[in-house]
Amino acid sequence: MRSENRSTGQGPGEGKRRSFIEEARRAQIIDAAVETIAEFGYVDASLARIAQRADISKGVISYHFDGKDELLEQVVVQVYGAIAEEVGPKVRARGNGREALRTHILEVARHMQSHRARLLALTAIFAGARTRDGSPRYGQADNEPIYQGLESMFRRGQEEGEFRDFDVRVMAVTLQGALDSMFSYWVARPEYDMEDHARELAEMFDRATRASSR
Amino acid sequence: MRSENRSTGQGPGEGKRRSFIEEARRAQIIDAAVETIAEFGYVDASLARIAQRADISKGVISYHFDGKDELLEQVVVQVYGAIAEEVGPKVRARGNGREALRTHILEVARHMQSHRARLLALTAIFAGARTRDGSPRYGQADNEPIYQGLESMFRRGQEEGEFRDFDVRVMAVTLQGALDSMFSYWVARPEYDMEDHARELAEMFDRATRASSR
Amino acid sequence: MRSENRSTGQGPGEGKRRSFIEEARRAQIIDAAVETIAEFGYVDASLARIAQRADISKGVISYHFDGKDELLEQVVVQVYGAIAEEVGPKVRARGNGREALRTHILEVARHMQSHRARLLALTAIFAGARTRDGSPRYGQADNEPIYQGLESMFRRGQEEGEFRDFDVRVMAVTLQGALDSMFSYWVARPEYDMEDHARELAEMFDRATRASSR
Amino acid sequence: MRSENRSTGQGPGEGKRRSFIEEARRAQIIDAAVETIAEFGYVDASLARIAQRADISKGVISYHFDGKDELLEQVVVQVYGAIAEEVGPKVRARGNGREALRTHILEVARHMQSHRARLLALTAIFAGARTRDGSPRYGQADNEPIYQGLESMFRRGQEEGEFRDFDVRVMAVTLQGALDSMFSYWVARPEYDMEDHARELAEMFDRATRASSR
DNA sequence: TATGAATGAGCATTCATTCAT
DNA sequence: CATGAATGAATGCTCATTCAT
Repeated sequence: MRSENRSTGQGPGEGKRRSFIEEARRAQIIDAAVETIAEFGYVDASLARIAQRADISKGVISYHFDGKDELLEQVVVQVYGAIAEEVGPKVRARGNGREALRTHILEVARHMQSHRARLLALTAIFAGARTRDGSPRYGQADNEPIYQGLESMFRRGQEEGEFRDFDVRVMAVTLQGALDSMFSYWVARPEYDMEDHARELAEMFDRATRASSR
Repeated sequence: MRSENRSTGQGPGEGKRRSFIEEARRAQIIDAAVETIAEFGYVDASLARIAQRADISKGVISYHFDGKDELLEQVVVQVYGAIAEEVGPKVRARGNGREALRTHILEVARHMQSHRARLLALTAIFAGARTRDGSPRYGQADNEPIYQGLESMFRRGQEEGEFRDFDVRVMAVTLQGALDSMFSYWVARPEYDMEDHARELAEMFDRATRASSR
Repeated sequence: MRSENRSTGQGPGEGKRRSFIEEARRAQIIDAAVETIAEFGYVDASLARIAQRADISKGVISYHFDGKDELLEQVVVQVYGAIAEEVGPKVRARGNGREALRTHILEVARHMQSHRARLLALTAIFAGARTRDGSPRYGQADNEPIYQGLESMFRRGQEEGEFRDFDVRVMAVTLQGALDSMFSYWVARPEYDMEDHARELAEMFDRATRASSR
Repeated sequence: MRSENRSTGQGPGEGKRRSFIEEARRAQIIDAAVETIAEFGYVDASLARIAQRADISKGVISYHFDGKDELLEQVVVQVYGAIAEEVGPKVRARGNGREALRTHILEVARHMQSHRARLLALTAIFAGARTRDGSPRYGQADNEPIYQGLESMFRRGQEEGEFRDFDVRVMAVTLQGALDSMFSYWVARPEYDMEDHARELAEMFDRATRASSR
């Protein structure tokens, strides 16, 4: 997405290989950014606040990242990466069909529970980040990989007769929306039992997708 | 939610009776705010830009509204009001149960289609607005009326045996999430057929909610 | 040179008609900029310092000017305008030839003496201002009107036989350079007698230009 | 001019004897500085950019030079030295009087042509560099040696009756200004024939200086 | 010798808000 | 009622310099 090399910057370039300590700093800053955005939202997550939370000077962020945009992009990359890495394999292990669908829902819920701040930051960035001309910087396009993963799951279930014949794209979008709304609801109510919610969701989507019995 | 009284003595207070021209100005400004937020997002919808779109001076906004916060609150109120006024009656006219659910989905989709900017502004404000201390200014709490309307619809359907015995809160949250994701998906793809999507959604939720056929 | 309208700015647009008090403020700021640049040079003439000298807040400058670039451009315009307005007519009054040349030199010197800061600022801006890509923002191109004025003076003198047959462009560039170096020399030595210098210069250029006497 | 000793104990001091490799590094850095300043101007010739052009790390510059100020001073010294070394002897070889003047003009032009970047850097530094208190770091004082050289040339010509009786200081300042303006004019127009210009200049100054013919 | 890392001051600019007219 | 003018805080960013390794 970003492509130009830094014209004058002092820090290491973007594609450059990075030292261990460089990577550690970047990770630390990304973490601080995640927490700050999760707590204060996109608008108020200034470099000053992020630096303060990381207990470093503002300049360090500029040194290690090309700018605020690159930092936020790395946050997005990191969060997406983590979820793909954690949830993906478990779902694929289930084979396809009804069990995979149920596993996806429950595992995503579990992931949300253990990475609350990350996902909060992700949604904040998605909602808030804009390009220079005012249009959203991130958007549905970035969900495409998720949708395609879900679709292939649905499609196989349909081919094997477990699932009825529905529009897989609509189902994917809907499932993602259902999970998002579950997360938002839980975030606002820390005592809420998200696992219970996820189990209800699994039942719902099972009914919504399965082939008409006998 | 807002509590402080206006700090300066100028302009009409909040609960004050308002002249006709005063109301017209407020409506004009609210409209400009809606369009600006829809186009540029929460962060970049500065009073300057809103005033520019309304073709008035920035000071006018401060005169008619207690501040940016009140303006945004009025946007929220207006958007919520419009949807309740337009969709609510049609749904209630359907009686309850399966027909009402289907109607709700299709009518919300229709409303989204004809009020794209308003809903865009609403989601932007929800995602972006924060209180002084950093916590979200709006949130799930504001969805409560919607949830309760859906719940009562679901509960009656259950009592009358049309719907199976599911958790009505989870179903309400999920339905809302499904509609939101549909809207977002359509917003990013102007050529997308949202009505088709809505019909698929209706079918899905029908299956997810109806009493097990025998 | 600048053409885009301010995208969001709060102040009056560039081509707009300006109120009296608006013009007064602009003039005041331009004056402060001139003095600041004359004293501190291009680099250190920050908006903060300029505002401080004008005894206003930094924001006022941004309000009245589109940005630092526009402010500096106005400085250039103003300084060039003043010199053209003051010196031009006096020279033209002399008819052409030897008298005009002498008058030009003496009048420019007089002008330099009474507008030291302005000319200092002008040279600083010329030397320091760069475009985004690093190339000079102002340059010889901006001297073109001056050169052409001198050239037409020389050319008429040649036609009338007062001046010998020299390259008018070289003579124009040289005369301008001679005046510039006189100014710089004087600036560094406040007690230096610039009028004397100017008279010597007039003698020199008279000899350098006049038709060989016989 | 510089007086403070280096603040930290690292790196070689200013008057210290320097190893061969140390000198090589300094020369390399000075060259990079010259090119960078010539291209980007004084303001934008940051240490980062200079280091980048020299393909070394920024720290190296700080190691070999006491700070940016010393680096720029060395640039000035080097450029001045080169011109004195190259032009001076040729002029002196001419004896004095009219031939020496002509030779000076033509040789300076030749030198400018082959050291465009150096002279560009020099003028940029002269115009841009300031001391802590805002006053110019370099100035007319630094031209003093040049003026004195020219003056002694003129004076001898006067004594021998070749030159008329003019103010030698004014003539020196004017000649230097004429050469500077020639350079600037050429810099902005790469295709311009500077040698031609120089020949015209020689003719002009010959006429301006020579004793009235019989 | 050389480097990468870090700092903190300073920069131009944008913003919501206030206020006299 | 409406405006234009002004404010001062905050933002992202660049820079010369320092310093441990």
